[in-house]
Amino acid sequence: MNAPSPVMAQDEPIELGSLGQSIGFMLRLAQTRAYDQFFTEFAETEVRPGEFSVLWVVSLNPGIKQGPLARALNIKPAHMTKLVDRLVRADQMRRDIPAEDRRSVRLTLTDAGQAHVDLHRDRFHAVHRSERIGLSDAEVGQLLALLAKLNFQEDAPCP
Amino acid sequence: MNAPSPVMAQDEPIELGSLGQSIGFMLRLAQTRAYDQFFTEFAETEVRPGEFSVLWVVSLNPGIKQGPLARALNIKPAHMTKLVDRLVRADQMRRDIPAEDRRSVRLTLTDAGQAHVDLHRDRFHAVHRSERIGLSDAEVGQLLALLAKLNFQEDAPCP
DNA sequence: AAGAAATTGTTTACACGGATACTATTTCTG
DNA sequence: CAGAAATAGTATCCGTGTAAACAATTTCTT
Repeated sequence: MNAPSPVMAQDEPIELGSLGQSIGFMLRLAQTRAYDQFFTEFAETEVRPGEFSVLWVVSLNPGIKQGPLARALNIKPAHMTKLVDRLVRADQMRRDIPAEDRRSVRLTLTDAGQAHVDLHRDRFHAVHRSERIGLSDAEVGQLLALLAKLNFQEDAPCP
Repeated sequence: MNAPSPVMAQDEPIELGSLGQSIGFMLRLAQTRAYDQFFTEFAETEVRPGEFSVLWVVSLNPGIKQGPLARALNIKPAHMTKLVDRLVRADQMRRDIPAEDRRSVRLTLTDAGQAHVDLHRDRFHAVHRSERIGLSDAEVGQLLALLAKLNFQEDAPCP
């Protein structure tokens, strides 16, 4: 079986072939949709998803090092440097170079940064809720479990 | 319940708070992982996911118009123009302006373009398979169904 | 202890993709 | 039918994110 799967009401139907069963492709569609929901919710503000998630995680892990933060959020180090630069310039976080290892950088929120997180916490949770629209609680749980299964498996064999 | 959820073996555990239950965040992680798998599989080639999926869909829908193609793949029209430009310059596809509506553009693969798709078909399917590693067939089905449920719901109320 | 190797983060140079405004064509309205 | 509105695609400019090379520091090896 596996009947041909056209897509999208409106327009004449379009054949996607195996692309319609591709997890990667379906993830991309869902993810850009989630981004749109973020921007809708934060429309009046200047807040961007990357920046806010950095502030969020630093708020929960004060003094975290830049490397682990980058890995947790799946942001490349080079980009993390720029994000942190911007947030430091905006007086929302501080870089501290610890004496115990002077290569590394430890991050902490300023009072203004923490206030910013507090100010937008509700909006942030509203985004999370709107991402779930159309799914039952059980389905949300299933989806999160499946995504976690994909995300937290070791796929890099060490040679 | 809902115990604090740290993340990622290696490093000391990092607290993500509600971000760990965010569908958008988990989708982003999963999606970048899928991209990595694509680039691993297509390592020796110059093939990019966006380009290839365009060729793929045009191959299955010869004469498709640029707009519907862009909507099906969730690519913005401005970007689609650039993608198509590049593929036309590489002699992989043709633009035809139909007499019936001279605003629109109909796309077809050249022989070289079709040969390119044929050449990489197996690799493309290998990517789809490797995206599923760690999931049972039943779980793959569940995940695809849940993603489809998210992707194909109308969320734009018409005023 | 001295030099090699690994780790941590930054710099630079560039690719990808989006927003906006514009052009050309078609369709709608009076 | 003439002008207004809608539609299809394109050009320009900009923000985001990456790769590769680099600099600083620490750790490993002899």
